[in-house]
Amino acid sequence: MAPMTPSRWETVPVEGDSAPASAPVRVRFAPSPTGIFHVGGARTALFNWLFARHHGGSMVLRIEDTDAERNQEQWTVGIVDALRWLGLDWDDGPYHQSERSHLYAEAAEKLFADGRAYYCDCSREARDERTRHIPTPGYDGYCRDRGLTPGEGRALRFRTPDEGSTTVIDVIRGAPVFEHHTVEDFVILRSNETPIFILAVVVDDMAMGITHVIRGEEHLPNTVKALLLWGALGGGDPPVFAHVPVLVNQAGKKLSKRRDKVALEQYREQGYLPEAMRNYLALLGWAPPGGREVVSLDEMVAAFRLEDVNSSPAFFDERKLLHFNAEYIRALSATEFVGASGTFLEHGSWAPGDFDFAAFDVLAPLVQERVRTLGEVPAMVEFLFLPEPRIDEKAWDKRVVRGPAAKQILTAAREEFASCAWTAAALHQVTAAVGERHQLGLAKAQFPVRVAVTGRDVGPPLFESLEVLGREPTRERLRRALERLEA
RNA sequence: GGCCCCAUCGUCUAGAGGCCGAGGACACCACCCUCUCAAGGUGGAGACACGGGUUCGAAUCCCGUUGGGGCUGCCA
Repeated sequence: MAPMTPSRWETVPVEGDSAPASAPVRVRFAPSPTGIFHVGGARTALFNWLFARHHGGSMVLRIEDTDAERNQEQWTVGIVDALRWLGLDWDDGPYHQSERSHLYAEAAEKLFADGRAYYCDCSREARDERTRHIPTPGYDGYCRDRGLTPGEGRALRFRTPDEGSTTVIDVIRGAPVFEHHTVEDFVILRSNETPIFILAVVVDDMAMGITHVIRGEEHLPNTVKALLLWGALGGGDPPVFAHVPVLVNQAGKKLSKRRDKVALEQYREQGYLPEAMRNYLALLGWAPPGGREVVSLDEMVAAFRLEDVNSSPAFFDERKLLHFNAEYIRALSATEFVGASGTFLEHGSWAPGDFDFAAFDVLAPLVQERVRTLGEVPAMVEFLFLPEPRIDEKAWDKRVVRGPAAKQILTAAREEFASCAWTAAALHQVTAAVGERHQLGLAKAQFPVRVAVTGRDVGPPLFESLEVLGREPTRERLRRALERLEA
């Protein structure tokens, strides 16, 4: 079958052995709780969600925890938390495959009874030994006709056809064909009687009426096995597949929990906004029409089409994410920004009781347009709440020790600041005047004051900062800076 | 090794045979604005992997090559 064209997809019932297009869309997000929830999983969840919402369909959340040894409850909690954080809800579930064992056992029994599966007691070593010199590796079918019955140390294998081929109908990839002779007799039940995920997935997708399977590209080779099982179990029309491209690191390798920074939780803790993450994730393999990249959830839902998803791997670029985050932070209302900063302010370097909400409130809008993550907020305002500013030695050396007329400016500013009006405008004017006396523009003249008072040479606008800090604290810091200069 | 997938600026992408001497975004560079830093504005550099076909015409279709990736578990 030829790849589906968009027009056919939109208007004509899907033909052949695929689910009828008239059936309401029903997708599932089926993560495995074997570790931290990462950006790749989040992107898959997003695409499922967008597709379901676009078509007014439903999404099932299914936890694929058939491997008891690798699954932990904490990871499931992490998945659910992360989805909620991203604002992705589901209509059904979460189901746990670990609680549905009887369904898989039933299916396995049927396959065995029908002669479609057989028990095998080959060890990995024995099988490797036999197949070492065979060009096409995989299980060699040694136990196919040994007539083994269930028992200790015996796994159940599905007997794959020797002839023919299976075509996977994939909205993103067209119609890859897999020759059956290249598909080994794969295990569907472990010797401890628990199912392998391929069996569980097929049984569940069937039982849950899944119409579209949207998952990572790494599952494409498994799909032929799933389709074979689907047929053997008499499942009728299989779902339509969409294998989304993998997310890769700088080296072009699939994102790995071990070597790459992929934990959603980590981004959250650094002060990334869920809206920014969601928007950025949507752009990995998909692009909204019209060339606009910063788009609302509603716009994404309206525009999302599975067949527009790219087929090539996408690099997860943290720098672009950072840019999106900054945009989303700036788009917050002042109140929202203050609220969102809350938890990050709790981890400031100041003493717990020294935080002044009113002071932060005044400076917040100026900080808002200067940070790229909420995690950067505390460092921008800590000078307000610390008894003494934390001095950045590099800035001190460059702008005070070696800065032009620094000592004179600090001295004069301290004097002028004693009596001038304590408003940003007045401080601005006074500082400019002091600079002029030394043939310095305000850009240069403000540096010694900025470093003396805030400890750094970058930060929110200086005069607003001084106004909030107050006259005496400011003058005291200027005095200490002069002292420090002498020392 | 085998099977499968993929291939447009450094990165994410637009691109459905003529609208493409390839557009946007991030990053980068320069200038402007500016109390620092950001933001914003203007400009710049930067890509159709290669080779064959098909066609009046190919980034777009076909084949091959090369390169990259995924899978190849009694993991998912």
